[in-house]
Amino acid sequence: MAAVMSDDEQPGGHQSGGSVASVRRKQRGTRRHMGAPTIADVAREANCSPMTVSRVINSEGNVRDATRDQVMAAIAKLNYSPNRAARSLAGGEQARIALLFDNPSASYLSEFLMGALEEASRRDVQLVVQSCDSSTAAMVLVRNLAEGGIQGFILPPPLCDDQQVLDLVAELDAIAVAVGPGKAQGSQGAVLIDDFQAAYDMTRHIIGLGHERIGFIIGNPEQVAADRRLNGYLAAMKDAGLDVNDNLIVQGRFTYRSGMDGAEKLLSVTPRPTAIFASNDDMAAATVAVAHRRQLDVPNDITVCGFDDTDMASSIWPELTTIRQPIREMTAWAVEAITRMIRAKRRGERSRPEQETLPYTLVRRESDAAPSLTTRPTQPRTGR
Amino acid sequence: MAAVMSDDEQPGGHQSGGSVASVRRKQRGTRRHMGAPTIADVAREANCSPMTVSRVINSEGNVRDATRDQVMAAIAKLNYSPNRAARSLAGGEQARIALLFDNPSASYLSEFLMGALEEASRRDVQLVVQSCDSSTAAMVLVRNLAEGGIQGFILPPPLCDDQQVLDLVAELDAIAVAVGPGKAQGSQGAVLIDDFQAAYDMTRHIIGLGHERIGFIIGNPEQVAADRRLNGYLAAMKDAGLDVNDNLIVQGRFTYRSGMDGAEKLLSVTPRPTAIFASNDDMAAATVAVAHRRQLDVPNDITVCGFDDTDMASSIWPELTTIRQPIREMTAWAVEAITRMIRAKRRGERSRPEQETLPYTLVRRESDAAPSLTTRPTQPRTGR
DNA sequence: AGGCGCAATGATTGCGCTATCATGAAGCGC
DNA sequence: GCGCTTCATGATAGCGCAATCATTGCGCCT
Repeated sequence: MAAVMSDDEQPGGHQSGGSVASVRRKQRGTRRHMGAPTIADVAREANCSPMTVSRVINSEGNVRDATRDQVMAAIAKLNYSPNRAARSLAGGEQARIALLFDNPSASYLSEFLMGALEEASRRDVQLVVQSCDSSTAAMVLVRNLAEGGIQGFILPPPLCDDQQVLDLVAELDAIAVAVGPGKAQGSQGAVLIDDFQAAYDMTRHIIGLGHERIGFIIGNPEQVAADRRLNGYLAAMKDAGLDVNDNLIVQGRFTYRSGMDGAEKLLSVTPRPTAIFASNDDMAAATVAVAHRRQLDVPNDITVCGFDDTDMASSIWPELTTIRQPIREMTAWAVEAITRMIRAKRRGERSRPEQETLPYTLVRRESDAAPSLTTRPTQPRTGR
Repeated sequence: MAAVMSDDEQPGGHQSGGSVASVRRKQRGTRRHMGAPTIADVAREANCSPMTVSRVINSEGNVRDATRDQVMAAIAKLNYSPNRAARSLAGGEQARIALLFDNPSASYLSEFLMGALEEASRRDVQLVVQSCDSSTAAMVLVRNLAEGGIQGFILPPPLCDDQQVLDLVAELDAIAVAVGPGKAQGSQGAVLIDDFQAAYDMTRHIIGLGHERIGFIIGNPEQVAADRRLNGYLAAMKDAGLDVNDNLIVQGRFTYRSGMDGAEKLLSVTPRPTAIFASNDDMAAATVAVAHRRQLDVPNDITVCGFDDTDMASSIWPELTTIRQPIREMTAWAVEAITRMIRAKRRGERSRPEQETLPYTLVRRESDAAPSLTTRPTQPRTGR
């Protein structure tokens, strides 16, 4: 280390003085403020060239994992963040991408935005956030934006399941990345979780608690993910050898209000289900509310589980057992991927779209429990 | 003219090839797009050095009128406009500010970020967004960031009410702007809404509906804003000539859970309050839940109002009547103010901190109504 | 073994602009 | 007229980063 330092100690060189941050740019001599850490500082810290750091930052390929990690560590240590001005100066142009949303669940949205905005600012891409309330509105918007120089679109559900929109984006020679689509289309980028498996796992979890009559509230039929969750539920029920009672499956639309309606229906069924699995947290929260209104304790009288782990899940009481989608990471990934694709495209490369499946986790909180004896099926459970 | 051209025609110089714009950068060889005209183009056209052009652009002194006119003409002719990125790069201008947050409410945050990021990109300042989960973590972060060259901090609640953090920022010779602090400290910038007046207005609104027994749930005592809201409530009650019953004021902590506890207490008071005003939306939502559990209809049996207009307010049912804080505008203002202050400081000016109060609005939704006859005070209301 | 091909990394250059200093040309008092 | 200060201008050197190309090292094929 010391050797390295003394090696480039000649004045007039490109280096700074010491290895400690506070000594940085000790006497840069000629010019200006000793300000933020630069890419060179990171490079020194990570023991590589600035160019390699740049590659890491821009998530280009051809960097060994070990190197990448070192660089990442250095970045974290120095609290480095790239200088926007220099970047757009050197790079030619700033990437501009739009984030369209048409999503009823506000809490989902906020997570979503967080991930995107944070990553966007980190990567110095310009993010245009636009809400649009219908598929046709989306069409107009996409066209306008693309003509206004937007090179890529990030599409959350349900937009990402809208073939029309997708086609239009492709036609306009822009790039689309879907976040959490029901199904990865071949033609565009996508980040998703395995909705089927997650719903399967959650259902197994509930079954494992001892429940047999498990209600399910389906999500918005326009979103393919809703189907997959339903299928996961069905498969788990089937695998456990449990009856799937059609009365215990009701349609919702991912909104709180629709969750209330669904829960009302489910809780009116006799015998009452001992657990309800809602396709998202908003509906689960609504279910808790309805249960409470009916003087049912959650989880002692009824187990309620959600999906998504939006912040509503942990801001109500009891806090929801739910599936945590790493929404933030997903959006961040989307931003990263889309900028990478835009850059690649600018360089004339023809990269086919990237896709990624991120891991979910089942977050166990306070809204689930074994069924109470009184509400238990008359016939004692036998299986597993 | 020709002489000038040939003068700097040696290779390795700084110049480009021809004098005509279309020939610009004829064979700069190595790099990139022939884009907009540069300062060098203007200089050539105006027959002077780039430096002089720069001076004209920045309206510095010491340029002869004749020269200035020539440059102006050249600028007009070429339709030149300076490149912002290059400018801030060279000028070392770029202000760097950090946005720390430690806020449980994701919806608040996304609004917050949106405002900040948008304004930051508009003003070409660099924003570093950092989450920190405790006051001590904040201390470390602030120190690191400041040493990393961050000149200013934007602090949302509750960080902005943390005197330790504030002191540290001051000590590190950085600038802090608080967004929505309870109270503007003399020593730093701040944007806020008039919490007192807003709570006052909301209380008046409820009173105007015909309520007299109005419960109040106080917020987190660590946030000064909580006090001011309480005071607004008290003042409005007093001005309306209504009794303030101590039983109808309970302590909360801005969390859903604390809202439930508060609501339980309030709804156990006899005679029961006909309205509850919670200091934020989370607690209001909890109040709605508790009311429902007690078979009380909102708003017909009881009015519930919140504060903040976070997205929980509109994602539960019934949607909450609440006070909307213009969070986005507030953050945008914060970014603007902080850059102004940083610039001033860089020039050695000692401007005292700026403060601004932005207007809030009372958003009326579905959780308020006139008190029903059965729960009305026995004695008919008389006053206004 | 020799050489080919490719992946990983480094060196160099320049994006467009301004800070800094150098230079030349006036002005000015004695 | 000589040194001196002013003003007007130019030359030079980066700002922090990424494009480009050069170099290194490594596996693999013949």
